Amino acid sequence: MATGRPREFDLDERLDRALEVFRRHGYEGTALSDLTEAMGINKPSLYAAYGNKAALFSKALDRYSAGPASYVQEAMNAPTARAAAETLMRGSVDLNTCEPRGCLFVQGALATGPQGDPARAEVAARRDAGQEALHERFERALAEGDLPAGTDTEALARHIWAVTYGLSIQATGGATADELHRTVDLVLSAFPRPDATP
Amino acid sequence: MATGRPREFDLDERLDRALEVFRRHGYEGTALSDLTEAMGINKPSLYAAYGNKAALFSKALDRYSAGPASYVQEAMNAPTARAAAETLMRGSVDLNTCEPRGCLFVQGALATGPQGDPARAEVAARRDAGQEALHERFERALAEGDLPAGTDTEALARHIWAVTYGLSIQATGGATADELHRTVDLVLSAFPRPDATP
DNA sequence: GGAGTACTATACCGATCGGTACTGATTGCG
DNA sequence: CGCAATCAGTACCGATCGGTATAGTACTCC
Repeated sequence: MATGRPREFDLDERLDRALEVFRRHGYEGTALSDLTEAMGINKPSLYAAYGNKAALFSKALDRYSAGPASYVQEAMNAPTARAAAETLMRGSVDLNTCEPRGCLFVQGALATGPQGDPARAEVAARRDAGQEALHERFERALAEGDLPAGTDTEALARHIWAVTYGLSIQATGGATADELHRTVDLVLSAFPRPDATP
Repeated sequence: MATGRPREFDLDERLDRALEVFRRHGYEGTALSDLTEAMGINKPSLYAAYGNKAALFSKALDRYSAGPASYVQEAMNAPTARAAAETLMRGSVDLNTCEPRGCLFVQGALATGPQGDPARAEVAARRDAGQEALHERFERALAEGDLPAGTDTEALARHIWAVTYGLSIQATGGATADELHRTVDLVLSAFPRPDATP
């Protein structure tokens, strides 16, 4: 089995460029020609290297999770429930108030036509996974006494994520990092505190 | 000036059908053929009656504001800041957990390609207007002693709207009304209470 | 009832969509 | 050096996009 001519570009580096385009215009708003232009490769190279548009989007989501959005995983490993919530929200603000603005998990494919369905399903599944991960993190905190007994951890996780999504939407609308951090301050000031006496 | 043959359909009733399609698939995800099929009219009739796709979307936004999303205005007229926040969030949950799910102001056109730019700008402007309206409502509440002195009303308005947006996104992902209302409970339990003593 | 108007419906417009053959150059391996 | 495989580039595919011209029909007014 001969090896043949090697690829002349770096897969991940070009994937980063695709990621930026997807973040700016969403899955449906991005044309193949936008991608090939930004990535500096031709369509056949794109198909050979990544599959098709949907597969490229999926790979971009992976890269996004591991790179710009790695604060999500970081949050799950934070020492306290409060720190997890703060890491998540601050990370979202910092990420989404720089160009390209907006969270790929939210605006990548929120409502689509039929041909955007796979992309939409995929981002929805990833949002669900994030919700579940935070829920479990809060459940652990509850068991550790890091959250007051009786806390509705599912509703709390949903709240934190709802704020995180909402902040990213506001960021795309032009809100500044300072404005959004003040909102995070407000949310954190109301975050349930562990029971004083065990 | 002769009147000519009258229109055979009701403008607003067909606009409601267009609104439903836009809510399901967003501006870019909706094709003209989807619209004409759902509305039961032909393309030339659509153009004569509403202008073009962007104008139809704009009219659908108006109708959405005045109809399904009228709870937003209702919230601004609520007697207290807390009631305003509750009306907004509960209204969002109730609206977005029924088919078609999702808020048109959010998922109608969040990230788009070039030809979706006008629609995107329009929903962004309407979100901004909502933010400003709630901010002013909270400012009034502050002046009336309905919110504690020193409250960051802008951050509070941003928080409530962020939650509202986030809830609509979670609703499109399949969250139930009950789950989301529990989240609203949580947010309301942390809502600032008026100073006990004036 | 005739004139004029605005309707409906079909067919069509150029442009662009996602995706693919085809071509010729370039590389690694035997 | 020759073989085989993959590369980059162009041209092209059918389908669909938003939008419109054309044609035929149903209505109101005088």
